[in-house]
Amino acid sequence: MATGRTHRPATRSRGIPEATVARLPLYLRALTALSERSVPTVSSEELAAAAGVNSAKLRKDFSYLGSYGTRGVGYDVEYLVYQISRELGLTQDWPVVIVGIGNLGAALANYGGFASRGFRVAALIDADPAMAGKPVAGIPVQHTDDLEKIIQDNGVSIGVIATPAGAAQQVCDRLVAAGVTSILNFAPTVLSVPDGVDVRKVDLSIELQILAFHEQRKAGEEAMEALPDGLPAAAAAKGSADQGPDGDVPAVMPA
Amino acid sequence: MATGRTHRPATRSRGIPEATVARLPLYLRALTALSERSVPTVSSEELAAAAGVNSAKLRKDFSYLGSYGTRGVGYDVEYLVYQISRELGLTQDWPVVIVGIGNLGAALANYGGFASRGFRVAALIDADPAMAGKPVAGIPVQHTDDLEKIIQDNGVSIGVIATPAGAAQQVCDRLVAAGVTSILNFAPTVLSVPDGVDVRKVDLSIELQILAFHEQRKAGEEAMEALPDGLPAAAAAKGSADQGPDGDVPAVMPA
DNA sequence: GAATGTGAACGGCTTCACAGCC
DNA sequence: GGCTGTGAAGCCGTTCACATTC
Repeated sequence: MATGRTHRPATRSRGIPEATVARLPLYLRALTALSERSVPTVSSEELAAAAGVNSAKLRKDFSYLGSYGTRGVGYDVEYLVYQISRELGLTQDWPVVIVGIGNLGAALANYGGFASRGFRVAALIDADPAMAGKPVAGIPVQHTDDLEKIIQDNGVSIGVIATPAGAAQQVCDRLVAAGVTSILNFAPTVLSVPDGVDVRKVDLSIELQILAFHEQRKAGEEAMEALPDGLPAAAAAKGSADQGPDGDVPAVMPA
Repeated sequence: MATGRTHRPATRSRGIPEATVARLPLYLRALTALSERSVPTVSSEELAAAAGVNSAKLRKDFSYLGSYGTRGVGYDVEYLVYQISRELGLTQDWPVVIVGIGNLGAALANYGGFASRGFRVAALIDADPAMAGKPVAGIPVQHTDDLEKIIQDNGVSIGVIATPAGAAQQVCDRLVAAGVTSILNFAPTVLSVPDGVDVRKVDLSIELQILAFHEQRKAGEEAMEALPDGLPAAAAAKGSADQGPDGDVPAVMPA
């Protein structure tokens, strides 16, 4: 298979479902912990528990990567760590810029998990001239004016936007124009980007609102339990909630 | 899933899909912006564009809430704002505690969008005695020892965990024991909670890893385009990426 | 015997397309 | 004519259950 007709035959067997991709980092984290404890192999059952998913899902996920397990035994921890890292593209170094060094931007710059897995904070950028030159997390903040040069000089393809909502789209446009093709957006706005650019968003207030919805629903149920009538649904009914032992996935939005 | 009885007959017509719930805050934000500009009505097309989804999805979503639109006209902005707010439980006040006042916790405490919609930071809690009493975002930090009392005195049902990974589960257990039933987790760990407790997680490094995966895939495609052979798939092929004009949803995990 | 890998069934969400209403 | 509301179709992801392999 060579030609690029209908889809992408691509390098390997290709076509890992997005939902699976979103769980790979979870598996990787659990595997890394096992690796540090020098555990040689895990069963799908054990690993699934550690990652907070069910074992059938995990096995299905891994089956998209290939047959990396041994029947009757389980998975080799080190080998899987390597395979998943490779699949996620973490065997290479990804320079990242953070734009908007307010409270959040500074927190992100200081975030250890950042550097840990193939990501490197290549630059911090802020629009406030007073910030310029000041070191945050040991990295001097640079002014927005130099954004394009910074992106190009460092070969940055992943940008993090931590600016106020009002500035986000403009920053996004400049990042994209300068060559960034993946954006992690913390600003509470919908970003428009051309085809081929991925945007993922992290939105605190949306998360809280979703929790509030469920919280309200729970309160409603308790109120119903207080009403004693026909069928008793009380007590055990409390559980339900919603979920599914998964670890779903946020968004990838296009233009 | 659904653990309870068959389902919940519940207060109203009930049964709003989780995917829809996750988008309501998006619609609400877009509507609020329109409201501030005193726009009286919107069509599904316009609102969908502002929220970054497609109009069919938006109409379907709204149909779960009821028939709030007018055919041939559109939706009344103010009315929709109210209905969605009510549905999300934002017409009431939700006291929230933030545990772990490091860089991230402080950023969250300072985050304006927090207070804006029905959420109120009732308390900041940290394990470091040196932090106790210090004001962050105008709120004095309290020590972890008093966690239970703080939760109960303030009637808190939503907790935000911004501690290091190692402390998260322990904090979570204490929050839950004290009566918290919704948790927003920023620590990079899988939390175990009893049935009836909702957990949503925000994980920076997972988001980056997902972006890296797609980024790598793009690089692979470019390499293939470089190989000139039979059928030209180059140029326009760049687009594709993945997505769907949505705004998907993170996770809700159970025990 | 033990645990993986996977076809098949299932369920939920999205998209389509159009009937119904202003 | 314009736009909402929604059945029906299609797609994707999850779960089941078992054949396969060690």
